[in-house]
Amino acid sequence: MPATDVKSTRRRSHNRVQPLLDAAAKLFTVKGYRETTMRDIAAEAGMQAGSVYYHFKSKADLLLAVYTLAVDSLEAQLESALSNVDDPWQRLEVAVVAHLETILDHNDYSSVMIGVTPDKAEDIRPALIALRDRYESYFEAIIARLPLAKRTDRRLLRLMLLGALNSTKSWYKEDEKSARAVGIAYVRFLRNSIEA
Amino acid sequence: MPATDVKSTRRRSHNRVQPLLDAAAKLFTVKGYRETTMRDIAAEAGMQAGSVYYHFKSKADLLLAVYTLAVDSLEAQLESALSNVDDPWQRLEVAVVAHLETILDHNDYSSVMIGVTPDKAEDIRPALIALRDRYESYFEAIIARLPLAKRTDRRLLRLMLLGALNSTKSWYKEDEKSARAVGIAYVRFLRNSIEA
DNA sequence: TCATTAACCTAACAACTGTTTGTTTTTCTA
DNA sequence: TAGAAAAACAAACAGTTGTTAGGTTAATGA
Repeated sequence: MPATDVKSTRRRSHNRVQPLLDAAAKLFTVKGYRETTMRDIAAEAGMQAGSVYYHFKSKADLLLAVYTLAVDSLEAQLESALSNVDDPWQRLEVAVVAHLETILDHNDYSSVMIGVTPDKAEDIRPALIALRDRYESYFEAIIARLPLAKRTDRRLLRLMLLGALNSTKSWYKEDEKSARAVGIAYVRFLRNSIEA
Repeated sequence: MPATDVKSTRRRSHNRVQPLLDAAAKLFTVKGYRETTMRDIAAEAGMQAGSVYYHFKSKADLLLAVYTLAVDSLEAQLESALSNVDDPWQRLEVAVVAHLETILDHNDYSSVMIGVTPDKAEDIRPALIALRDRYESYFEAIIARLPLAKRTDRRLLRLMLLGALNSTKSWYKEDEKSARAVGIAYVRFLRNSIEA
């Protein structure tokens, strides 16, 4: 039983782990963690429910694997987008847009982090929280560099922004307004006074 | 079988409907809809699982009842807080604070609307969405009256604000900062330029 | 070539789920 | 106080769940 041993590309064994992760990510995102069954996931990957346990030792373990890839993906998008951007406010805008485009348009693994809250799987809750925190620290760093009015509670600003960003998933329709446009508008709402 | 007939206060029947609603509201909020069982709810209300079906015809029906009371509660808080407040910006602040205080401090039914998304119960999904929309229209009206810079997307502003507000549930700790303080800060972030 | 083993399948398990049924207890009213 | 209606119970049903156990296949490597 290799279980989560990802090194198993040694034997170029018909890589059915990837399809499994894809299926899980997709279903966890659109149906939710609790309402997705192992049989659903297995079927989506073209196999039997029991076979999943050859690759992952539990449903929670599968979620953790997907969640980790989700954060990796988000981080990669963020770091790539932020390279060569120096201006603090522009860095925020770039980060916000990258975040939104990742979770709204390229709806790959990344959306799992938004849709599935850590307490859905009690066993791995701490691990999931740690992953989420790791990602959010990027925004913490970006906001730390913003030239803000004294007494501005930067932690509160980050919580407000991330809360707003992650809730877009519930109403966003691709045809109305681009993810980029939403991101730019959000940053503008904060930066400039919206008052007439 | 009176089921959802709430008029059943005619016969002053030992009102066990209220304890049931209380139990459901509490458990739906802290554990989630799917992860709360009818046996959990019944036990919390001091009765047997089967007995719940004398009062509510299904689990979804029970959620709908709680959800309705939740929106009623939120609306009542809002209307009460908004009476005698005329200034548009002050109305927004009052509404935001009322909303936060209701869902964060008086954690009664109201938090159900935040924690349980409509698609957890497929049967009553449209009804739940209608209730949520009814409540959000209050904010729509308030934002409509704000003197904003031309070209400001008021719908986007409302979505951003409500997204931010409802996400506070996941990180708020009573001992750190009051719900009121959070609300005031959020409105200030939007109204004034936070830039130095 | 042949034993090994990774990868999968089938079938079942034990627990839990929302819900139903028939019966009993409680409460109100006539 | 007797009887009817309301409210609750105990027990089961039928389906689903995550998970396990044991058997089968096909690729690998010596």
